[in-house]
This record gives sequence, structure tokens and C-alpha cells, in this order.
Amino acid sequence: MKKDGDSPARVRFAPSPTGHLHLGGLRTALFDWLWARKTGGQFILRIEDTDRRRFDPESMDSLIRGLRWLGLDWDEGPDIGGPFAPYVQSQRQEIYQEKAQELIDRGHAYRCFCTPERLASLRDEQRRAGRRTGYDRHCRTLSDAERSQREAEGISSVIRFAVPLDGVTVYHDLVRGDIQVENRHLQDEILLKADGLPTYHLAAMVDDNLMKITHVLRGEEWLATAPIHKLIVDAFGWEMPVLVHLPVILDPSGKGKMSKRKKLVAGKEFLALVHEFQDAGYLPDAMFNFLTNVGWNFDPEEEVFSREEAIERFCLDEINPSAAALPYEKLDWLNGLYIRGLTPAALKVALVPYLSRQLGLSEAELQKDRKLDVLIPVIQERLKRLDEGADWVDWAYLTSDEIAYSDPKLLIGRKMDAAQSIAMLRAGAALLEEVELFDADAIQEAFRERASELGVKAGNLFGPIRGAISGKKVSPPLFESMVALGRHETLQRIGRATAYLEGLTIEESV
RNA sequence: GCCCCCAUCGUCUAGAGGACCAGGACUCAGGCCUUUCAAGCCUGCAACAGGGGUUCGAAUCCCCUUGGGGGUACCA
Repeated sequence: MKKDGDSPARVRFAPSPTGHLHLGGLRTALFDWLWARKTGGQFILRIEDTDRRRFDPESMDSLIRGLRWLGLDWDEGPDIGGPFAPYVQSQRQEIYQEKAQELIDRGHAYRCFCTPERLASLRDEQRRAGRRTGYDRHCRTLSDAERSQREAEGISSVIRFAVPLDGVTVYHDLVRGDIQVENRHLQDEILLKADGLPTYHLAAMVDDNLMKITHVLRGEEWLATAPIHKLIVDAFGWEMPVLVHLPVILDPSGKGKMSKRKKLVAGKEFLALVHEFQDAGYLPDAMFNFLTNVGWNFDPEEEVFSREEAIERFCLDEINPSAAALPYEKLDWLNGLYIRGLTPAALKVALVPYLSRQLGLSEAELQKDRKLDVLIPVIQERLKRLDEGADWVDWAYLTSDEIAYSDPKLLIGRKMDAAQSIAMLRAGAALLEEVELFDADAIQEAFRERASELGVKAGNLFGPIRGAISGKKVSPPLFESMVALGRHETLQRIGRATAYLEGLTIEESV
């Protein structure tokens, strides 16, 4: 559905810095960004670091790098500031304390002096009795005298929200419609913890209001707590932002929410963290394209599209409410497609860091390496990920004596014997000595001509030579490979391969 | 257990009562091409979870069942 009248939205991506960014988070950020760009609004990055125990200092960096990698830029955030700074919740502590007090004053919250120990044993008891677990609202009914006595004793306390005892709370989710929950099923959630920091329930509601957030996109795991949020917002007398709960991304096995751990399913490894996808050599454009189509659909007939097209068509109310597993094979296909769409020069730039890491050569060295200029155009259509590049070109960075012909099958084609292969290698070598211009097309022409003179199929001639120069049975197109190596090195390898086969033949005949 | 959400090919999805004996894509299988491997092109396999309603008519609306998921913390 197209609605051109959407006014500028203010959306926020509000991760908690507790570890590496994973694809589910990235997808949420992507949809946020898409909506902000679509409506000409603002995309805000807010850090929800109110859990001191789980805080991981490394994660901020991971987060920011992940978002930038995908090309998502924010208009307000901890690093660039903005009209509602600070954008880090631990720096907004006083605000939450004030707001919590305000709720107490209005009779919507109360101090709770129950110890974690009492809560735990309460839970145990409830569980044992087969009853539902939850806070028994013990402190909700404390008299003023009792309360001030405990305060005077210096007993530490939290602030809890006072959920209405009866009635029904109705809230609206953009993709699911109205959802209603009876208040008696709700808990008096903690708003402010004993350490003075707020819980999500308070902090997010306060900040969304203060920062004038219009649309809240978050994972489906928040759906169950949405009525509490509605109640809190109502208690403040604020307006509820539009709620959009994004479907959870399922584990590759289809069972359960995707975790941050690499997952092994049927012996295949599935990635989950953004930086892992980056390391594997997925292109940001491909990832953008891919992720946009999980939970939303660009077009039923068109799988490939640009960022601009996605922005133009994206619409929140078309989001699919059902959970989905990532179609990993489709990602590989798309990535291959985007790789093929690169210019060879751009592919070289993208590939060099991977090659450098895997081949142990410096990036500078590789960047000016001529072999790559010959090889990249021919391996381009063979790559699905950038980390596969090294497998295609590593043989070219070996010296001739480092090529190990461990298996004669490499040099002997199907339905051939060693003697025939030797003959083919010799014929090839002779041709390469002769050919004037060491150029792929010219060599190929000469080879084809010779094959037909010899009365053999082209493959019979090419196969042993492929094995000789690459040491592999699968390698880039032959003649470009020769050009990359140069005449001298090519002859060197063919010579060594010939000697290897001759050695075997002699052994056999002894 | 209780609360909430969801339900179309193996997977990602299109489908907002008749245009659907359900469309696209990936995967898979077969074929063409071919210098190995790819890429490309063509063909094929493959789904409305089940049962009741409503309606002249249901993948589409309602109910139940089943299945899956999420939540049930001084975590977010």
C-alpha cells in the first residue's frame, strides 16, 4: 500500500550494548532507517545501557560499525549529538528518577522494599504450588507510616508501577491490529531499580516521549510487555507512539529465536552476527537487499532492487507479522549477483583485504599485482562471497616447486592414461614456446587448432595442463590463468608436471 | 502452567471473498551451453495445518483444534 501523505517520522534504533550486533537487530535498524528516509523524518540512535551487569564496552563499536557497514546513517545519536541529547541512557539518570517520582506522586507507582531474596522465594513457592509466578504486590498496600519507617531504616527499594487491578488494556500494533489484555494478568513491573537506574519500561517510554518518537519499531519479544508500556504512557498522560513489532528472526533450523551463536545445522555453519557476515565477504548492498525482503516484500515479482527503490516503496503497514528464518541460500545467490555487478576494479578493491589475510601478502602488494587484473574478471562470476577468492587464485602465488601434484588424477583426464597426458603436456608446452603473442585468445586458438590436429577433444588437452599449472582440478579459465602466470612460469609448471608423470610411469614399469 | 502473537511450496514471500485446480524467488532435479568450476538460458518437483461455520462463492471473514513462536527477571 502506498501512502504518500505520511508525515516525517521520528524513529529510533535503541540497542542495548551487551554484545555484538546480530542480524535481527540490524534488520530492525534497517526498517527504522527505511521509514525515516521514506517519510523524510529522522533516524535516531539511542543507547540503552541501563543494565550495568550486562554492559560490554566493546559492543558500542561493533554496533556503530555494523550500522555503517550496511550504510545506515543516523541523524541524532551519541556520537553526533542532537536536540535531545544525551542519547545514552546512563547519562539521563536524573530524568528517569524525576519521572518515576512523578508517577508516585500521581498514584501510579510505589516504592517496594521487598528484597530479591523474598522475591525469589516467593517465586519458588508459587512454582511449587503450580500457580503463576509474579510479584504479590506486597508493598503496594503499605501505609505511609510503614513506608517512611522503612525509608528511615535505609532499606533499599525499587519503584514499581501500579497496574490497575481490573479492567482491560487495549493497545494497537500497526501490523497486528488491536490487542487486548486483562489487567489482572499484568505485573507491577519495576520502573526504577535499586541502583537508581531505570528499567526498559520506564526509560524507553520516557525517552520516546521526550525525543518525540512517532513510531516504535522493535522486536516481537516486546509484544507481551506492550500493555504495560501503554499503561505507563497513559499514566503520564502522553500519547502512545505507533507500535510496530517486527517478527522475530528464527534460528536456521526454524526452531526458536536466532541466537548470537553460530549455528550448525546439518553440518552447515550459519552466521548470526553482523561482523561475521562482513568477514565472510557479503557485500553491504546485497545484505541490504536481502534483509529488506525478510519481513517485508519489495515486489512479488522482483527480487533485486536498489536502496532508493526500497525507500520509495517501503511501508510499515505491509510488514508481515509472522516469524521467519533467514533464507541463507538466497543471500548467497544475491551476493553472487551483486559481485557480478561490480566493475572488476571495484571487485579488486573489495577482494584485496580478504586475499591479503588468506594469502599472507600485503594489501599494497596485491593492489598493484598484475595477475589479479587478469584473474579477477574471470573469477568474478564464480564467487558467491569474497572469502572464496583466495581458493581461486592461491595457486598463482605459489612458486612452481610449491605446486604439489599429490594425485596423478589431477593430471590425467577421464578415459586417459599417463602416457596420453604426458603427450598432451608436451604438445601444450611446445605450443606455448611457439606462440608469439602471449595472449589468452591467441593461445586458446592455437590450442584448439592443435587439439583437432591431434584428433583429441579440447578438454583432453586442456585438462592435464590445468592440473599442471594450478595443481587443482577446478580452477579459473585456463588461458587467462596462463597469462596471469606468464610464459616462463607456465612452461616451468608444465615441465614439472610432465616430469612427475614420467616418474610415476617409470616406477610402474620397474 | 498462565498471558500474548503467528500459521500459503523445504526456505523467503505474493495473495486484503470470485481474476488462484494459488504467482515470484532461492534451493533441488533434468536439459541446453561449455575448458574444469561457475555464470546464463529452458523445463520440472513442490504449499493454502485440520475441522466446523458465514456466503451463491473462502487461501482470504468467524469459531474450535493442532502446530510454531514470544513473554512470564531489580535483562533489554
